[in-house]
Amino acid sequence: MADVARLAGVSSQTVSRVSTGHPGVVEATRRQVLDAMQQLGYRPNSAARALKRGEFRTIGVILFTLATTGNSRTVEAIAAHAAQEGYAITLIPVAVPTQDGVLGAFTRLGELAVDGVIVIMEVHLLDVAHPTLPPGVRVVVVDSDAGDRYPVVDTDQADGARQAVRHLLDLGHRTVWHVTGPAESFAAERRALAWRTVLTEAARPLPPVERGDWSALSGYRAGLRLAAEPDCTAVFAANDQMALGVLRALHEQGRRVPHDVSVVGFDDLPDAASYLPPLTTVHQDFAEVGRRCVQGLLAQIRNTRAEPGTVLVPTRLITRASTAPPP
Amino acid sequence: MADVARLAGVSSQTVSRVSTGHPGVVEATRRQVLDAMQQLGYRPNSAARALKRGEFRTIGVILFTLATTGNSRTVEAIAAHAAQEGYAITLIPVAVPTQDGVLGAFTRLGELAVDGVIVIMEVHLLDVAHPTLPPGVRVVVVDSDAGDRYPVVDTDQADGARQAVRHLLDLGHRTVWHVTGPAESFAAERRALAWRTVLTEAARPLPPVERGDWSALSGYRAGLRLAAEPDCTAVFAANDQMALGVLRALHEQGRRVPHDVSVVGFDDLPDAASYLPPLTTVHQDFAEVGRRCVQGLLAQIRNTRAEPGTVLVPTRLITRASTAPPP
DNA sequence: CCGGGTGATGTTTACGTAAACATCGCGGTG
DNA sequence: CACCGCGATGTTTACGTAAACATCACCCGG
Repeated sequence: MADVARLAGVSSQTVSRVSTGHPGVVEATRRQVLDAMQQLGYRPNSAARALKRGEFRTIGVILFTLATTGNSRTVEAIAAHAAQEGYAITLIPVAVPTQDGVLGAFTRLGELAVDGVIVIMEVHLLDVAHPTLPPGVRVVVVDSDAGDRYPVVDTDQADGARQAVRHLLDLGHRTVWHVTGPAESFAAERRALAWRTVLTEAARPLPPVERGDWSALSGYRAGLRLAAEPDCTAVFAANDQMALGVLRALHEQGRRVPHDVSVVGFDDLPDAASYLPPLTTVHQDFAEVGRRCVQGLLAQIRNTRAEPGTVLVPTRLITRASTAPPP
Repeated sequence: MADVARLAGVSSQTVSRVSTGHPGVVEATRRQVLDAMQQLGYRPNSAARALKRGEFRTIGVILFTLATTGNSRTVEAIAAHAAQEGYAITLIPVAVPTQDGVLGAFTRLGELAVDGVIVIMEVHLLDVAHPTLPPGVRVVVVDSDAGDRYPVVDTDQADGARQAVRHLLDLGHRTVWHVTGPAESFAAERRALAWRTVLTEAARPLPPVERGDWSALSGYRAGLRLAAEPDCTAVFAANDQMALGVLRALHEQGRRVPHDVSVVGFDDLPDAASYLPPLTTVHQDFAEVGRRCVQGLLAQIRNTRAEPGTVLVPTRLITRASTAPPP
C-alpha cells in the first residue's frame, strides 16, 4: 500500500479510501491511485483488513456431509447469496456425526475466521456442542427443532408429509404405509409424525413403520417387506432415494406401480421425474432455505441481535405417474 | 492475549508460545497459561495470526455448481483432507459459467483470504481467467486438460470409457451407441473420444452420437431416439443420470433392458444400484480425487514450486444387471 | 569456585490496514 | 478584507500476534 501511495504521490490513507470506495476522494486523485494499483499489482491484504475491521466477512457452514442432495443444494444457495452480500463461505465438515466430532468442529470454530455460522445438523448433537459455542458467534440452524433457542430455518416438513398422505387417501386408498428415515433424524421424525397424524385424524388403520437410512438400498429392503403385505396399496417414503428402492423392490416382486401400489417420495430430486414410473413427490425449495439462512445470519451480524424462532419454507406436492387409485 | 498474560503472570510472548504449541515452555507455566486462557475464554484471533504469518491456512475452491454428484463429493473430500492438514476451505461459487462469471471469481480471489485454489472447471474458461490470476496464488485444476500449464488431478476418464465399451463388445454386441454430455465439457469429450477409439480399433461401425446435458431428462430424450433404432442393442451413456433417462425411454418404448438393449453408465452414483434394472457403470473415486488435490496444493504451498502434469485416478467397471449379450 | 553454556522467559518490533484526528486551501459571507 | 466552514488530503495510532533478539538463572566441567 505504501508503494502505491508513493507512486501515486498521495498518502497511504488515500489509497485506503480508494480501495474501500470511501467518498471524499476527488476523481483525478482516484484515477491516479487506481493506475498505481494496477501498475504495481496491488491487492488488499484481507488479513490486515479483518484485523483492523474486527470482522471477516465470512460465514462458516457446519455440516456432516455434502453427499445428500438437500445439503449440497442448500450449501450452494448459501454460497451464492453470501457472495452476493460480499461474504465468503467456509466449509466446516464434521468428520463423524458423534458428540466428539461435533465438539471438535465447534472448538476449531473459535480459531476460525468467521463472523457467524450456519449449522446444518440434528439438534440433539447441537445441544452437546452448545457449551463450547464461542460467545459472540452468531448462529442459524437448519433442520432442527431448536426454534426456542436459535433462529431456525426449515422446510415445512410436516405440511409436505400431510400433502403426500392426503393425496393418497384422496385417491381412495384405505391407508398409507410409511418408510421413514434414521431414528436420529429430526426431519424423518416430523415426516413420520405428520403421516401418523393424518391417518389418525382420518380414522384409518396405522400400519407398522418401516425404517430406512435414507439410502436407496434401505428403501429396497423396506420395499421387499412391503411387497409381502397383500393389503399394502400405498406407500409414502420419507425421501426420493428410498422411494427409488421401493419402486425396484415392488417391480421385482411383480407389484405394478401405480396399478397395484402407489408410491410417493419426498425431496423432488431432479432425477425423480425419470424414475420408473416418474415419481410423485414433495418438492423442497432448498434454494429458498439457503437464502433465508444467509438473510437471517446477516441480520444478526448487523443488528447484534438474535431472535429465536423458526422460519418455515413451504413445500408442494408434485404429482407424477407413481400414484393412482387402488386396484 | 495481554489479559491472559497478566492473569497467568507471564509475558504475552509466552502465551503465544503456549497457544501455538511451541516448545520451550516449562510444564508448570504452560498449565498456568492454559488455566488463564480457559478462565478468560481466550481465543486466538485468526486475522492477526494470518497477518503475522503471511498465510491464511485456507484453500479456496472455485466451481460452478455443487449440484452434480461429482463436484459435491469431490468438494467434500477436499474439505475433509484439508481439515486434517489444518486448512479450512472457502467456497468460491461462479454464478454463471461464462467468461464474465469466471473473471469475476478470479478478481475477487485477489481479495480473498486463501493460500491456494482448487479449480473445478473446464479449461477453456480457465484460459480466459488466467491473465487475472493473482501472482503467487497456487492452483490445482480438476477435470481439465491443462496438464501442460497447471498441476491437474483427474479421474482416468478415457480408461473408464474404454472399459465400458469393451465390456459391451465382449458381450457380443456388434457396436455401441453413445450418449455424450454437453459440448463444452472436457470430461464428456474424453469419454466420447475413448468410445470412438475403441470402436475404430475394433473395426466396428460408428453410430451417430446422441448429445445430452448430463440430466436424466436429456438422457430420456436421447433414449427415445435410440429406441427408434432397431439395431441399437448397446448404449454407453456418459453419466448415470442420463443412463437413468435412457432406461426410462427404453422401458416406455417396450425395449427390455438388458434383454433387448444393454446400458452402461458412468459415475456409479449410490442410487445406480437401485435403478431398474441395477445399472452397470464406471466407478469414479471422487474421494481420491479430492485427496490428491489437497496433497498437490499443499506440496506447492510448502515448496513454493508448481510442477505441471496430470495425476490420473483410476476407474473401474461395476457390472450389474443392465448389460447382457445381444438378443 | 568460576566461566561458559543452555534452556526458560521477557522485550521489541513489524505485519497491512483504516479509524480518528489534524491540516491545508479555497470560496463565500458579514 | 478577514474569518468561517467545509471538503480534500495527510499523520498518527492501534488492531492481535509471533519472529527476532535480549535477558536471566542455573548447571556443569575444569
